[in-house]
Amino acid sequence: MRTTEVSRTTEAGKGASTRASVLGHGLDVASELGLESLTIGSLAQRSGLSKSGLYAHFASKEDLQCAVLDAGAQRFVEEVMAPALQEPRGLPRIEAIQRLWMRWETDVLPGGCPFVAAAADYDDREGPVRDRAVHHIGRMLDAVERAARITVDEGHFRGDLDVEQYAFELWSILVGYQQHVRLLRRPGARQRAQRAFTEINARAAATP
Amino acid sequence: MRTTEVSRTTEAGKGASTRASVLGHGLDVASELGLESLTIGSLAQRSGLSKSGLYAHFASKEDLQCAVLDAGAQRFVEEVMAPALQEPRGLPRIEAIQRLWMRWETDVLPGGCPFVAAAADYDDREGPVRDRAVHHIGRMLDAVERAARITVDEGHFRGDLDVEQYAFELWSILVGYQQHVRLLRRPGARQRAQRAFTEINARAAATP
DNA sequence: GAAAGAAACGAACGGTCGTGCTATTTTGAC
DNA sequence: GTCAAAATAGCACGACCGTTCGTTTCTTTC
Repeated sequence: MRTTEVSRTTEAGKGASTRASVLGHGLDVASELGLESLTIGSLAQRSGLSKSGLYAHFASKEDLQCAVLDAGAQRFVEEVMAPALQEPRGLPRIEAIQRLWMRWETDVLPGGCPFVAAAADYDDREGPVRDRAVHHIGRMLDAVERAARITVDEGHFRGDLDVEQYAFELWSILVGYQQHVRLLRRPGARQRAQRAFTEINARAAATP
Repeated sequence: MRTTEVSRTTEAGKGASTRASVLGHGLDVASELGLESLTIGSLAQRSGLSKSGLYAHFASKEDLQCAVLDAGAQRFVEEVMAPALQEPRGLPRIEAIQRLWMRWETDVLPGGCPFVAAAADYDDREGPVRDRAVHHIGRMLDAVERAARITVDEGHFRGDLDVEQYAFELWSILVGYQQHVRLLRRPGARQRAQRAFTEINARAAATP
């Protein structure tokens, strides 16, 4: 306890860094194939570890799945919410969220938003993985509501806007967008989503 | 070849009916857990058959999955599109589609729309199952576009409406609705979706 | 460099997966 | 009732699943 305990850069020694690397690869797999298709063996191979070597970092597969979801939520904050908070309060920030979130669904992870994938997989499965997914998606919606409320305060959105309804519609457009671009591969998907955003923003706008 | 070949009622004798029963149960599983979690063994148990007895009806698991998707599409037509076509052309029919489709997502199959589940599972998987899902979802969107075009013709929607955009937004609301009610279990989900429909209908409406 | 602790490996387990093969039962036409 | 054909069961296979355990290799600290 007397030791200077130098270089506590992030968390600990070797273990934490490989764990982070495993979670990174796990996030890729979860976004491509879904959390349910994330297998220990294939993830170990992808991470350059043995099955047991990887497994030592997690208490169970469920634990691994939850950890991957947490890593996804953290990544979402880094890629979408944190940059959006750099924008000015109000409409610019809302538009940044929409722009960055669309990018998140297509360009950040190789298989799109892992929460959208988890949503379909776990809507009829009970357990901690489902609870974690619900929690994180709820936080995302909360963040949208907060941003919408700020936009009301700034006078860009009208005062009687139902921010929950606005968040519902924004999220719906994003999920629809992901399906159009990833599954259906419709060429105009991006413009469609952009136009839908423009329209819900116009409908929410203050009419001075 | 001289035989009269009587009583070709639907397809054949016993086999076709058990095959249909298997597909019915398969549709339940696909809607609850997704097509990827549909296993031969569990489906056989659920259908009261042995694994091999069930398997004799299908060439491969992929074939089974495609057949389940086809059964789902047929069921969708029966539950949503066919009843909607009974309604008068134009806005009443559009509203019927919206109403029946919401019911489809929650009340018809035990786990919601199997195509929404498949959409997430197969957006990064190649193969015939994916192609089949894309095809059926495309047909659903086509049906919406057709109904919207009729509504334009009837004078209920404005003449310059982008029916593809309208279909995109309608589908997005439905997917968002399914997530809100099945995964997030938000109490007001139904009202949220209903309100969103009212708003895209109002925006599409002719302004006399 | 030695000792202690953390990290990764290799092999094995019971189980289930999809898929063949052969036998047995059930069905339907005469 | 007979008999061929159709439908189903039984069994076995190789592969992979999540998980455990004992051993080995690497890091870290003195």
